Amino acid sequence: MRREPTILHLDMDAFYASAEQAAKPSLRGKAVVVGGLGPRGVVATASYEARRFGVHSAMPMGQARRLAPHAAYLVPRFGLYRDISEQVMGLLRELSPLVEPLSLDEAFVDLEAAGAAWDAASARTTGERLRTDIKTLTGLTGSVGLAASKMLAKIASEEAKPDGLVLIRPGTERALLAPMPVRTLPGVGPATGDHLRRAGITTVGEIAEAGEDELIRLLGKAHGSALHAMARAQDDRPVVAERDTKSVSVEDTYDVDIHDRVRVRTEVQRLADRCVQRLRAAGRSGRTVVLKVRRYDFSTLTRSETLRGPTDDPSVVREAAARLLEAVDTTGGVRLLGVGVSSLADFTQEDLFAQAAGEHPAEPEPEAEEEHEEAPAPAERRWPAGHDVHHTAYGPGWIQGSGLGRVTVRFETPGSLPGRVRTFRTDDADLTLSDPLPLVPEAMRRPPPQPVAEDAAEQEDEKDPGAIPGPAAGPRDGA
DNA sequence: TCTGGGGTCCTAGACCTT
DNA sequence: TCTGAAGGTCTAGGACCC
Repeated sequence: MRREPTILHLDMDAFYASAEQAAKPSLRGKAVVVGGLGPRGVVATASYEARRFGVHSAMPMGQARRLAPHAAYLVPRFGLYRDISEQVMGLLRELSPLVEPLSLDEAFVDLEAAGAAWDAASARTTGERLRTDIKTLTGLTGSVGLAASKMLAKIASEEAKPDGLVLIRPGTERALLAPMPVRTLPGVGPATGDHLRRAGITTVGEIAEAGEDELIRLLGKAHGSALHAMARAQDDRPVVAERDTKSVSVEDTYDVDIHDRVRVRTEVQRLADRCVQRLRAAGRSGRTVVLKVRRYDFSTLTRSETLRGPTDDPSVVREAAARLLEAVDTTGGVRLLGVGVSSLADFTQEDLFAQAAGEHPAEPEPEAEEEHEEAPAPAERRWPAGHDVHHTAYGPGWIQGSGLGRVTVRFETPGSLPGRVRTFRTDDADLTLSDPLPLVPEAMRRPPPQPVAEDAAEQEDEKDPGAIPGPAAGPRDGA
């Protein structure tokens, strides 16, 4: 492990919910919950105001509504989050070529790779400047962790939340980790946590004391030795900029269990088509087709078939998925179906034949994509809560809710004061769905300020790891 | 109103080949 | 020719992460 704390972990604070609050002035300071609004939806992100009611990520939406009945409930707008994410990732790439995005709202950066930082003082200065730049560019806040390894940088950013920066100085790691609960370590979820607890191990320090052999006996070779190393603050994993995708999949949970076998077959075909569309969009092909079925009782099973060569042909994937389905008993009903492709390649079997024959590979037929594109019927106009709309008379706004032939719109924009609410008929021709507006107008994205001072080293210890309070067990953040 | 969607990694058994 | 060990691949499931 390196000596200096030059690995940076950025975690945007309650990302989806914060983006919605930034976009909708009337929601600022209010409880906001983003997630699936169907009968089987779960919370993707809750604003800090909503968390005070006990709402957290992965909680069933129904439970969230009971805990926070007056919160705003919105469906995710991934297009908006992706745009913001790209802006933030752009700032990170200005710091270093070694940026490893983990999701839309999280990334590791190796600050040493391009000389953005070389010691604790320069790392802290860089981290603070990054936070300022993110705020200027997007209007949102992010928390920064700095340490000598990825694991510790991530723990540091968790400690820094919300809207803070924590630097873990080399030499203090083990003492810092020792009292923390085992769940602090990456890779320890509910099952492993229980397993360890039954063995009398509840803190990271106790993992370190237990010894590697005991951990391997409890958890198996890979997990046991990895965990033992992490508990001793040993983590040599490099920041990896390019991660190769290993699989592509799509799945749907149905509002009501499907009992009809014919309908199950149809859904599997649709999912296979969608999966191939994604596969093709990524310019990939795959050799193993996987069918996933979650039954009425939440038991989940997967069936897979490995083909003779990689394919991106929708009919091949459809047929394989159909064969796999034949081996699955769906009596009793299914709540989720999924189709995936793994063992990915950049070519298909047809490409290989073409190469062997000295030909150019055939272009994929575009009709495969178009064939299954569904244009919504005019009568089915949908008004998802939280989405942006435009009214010819009242201008831009967002959907506060809809039902019973009515849609309620609040007319406000990211830069405006909280706006007024008006209700329209759902078939009102003057009202249309629109693209999200930028959270910060172009003109207000000032050039980032330069580093404050060279004497940053003097403040280096203002929030050092010794000051970190108690165990880290806060609610999961972001998406 | 219990439990989404899209991933990664690991383990273990069955089976096949060397 | 038979047998066993070792290793690779396929398959299924579990755990975890955001």
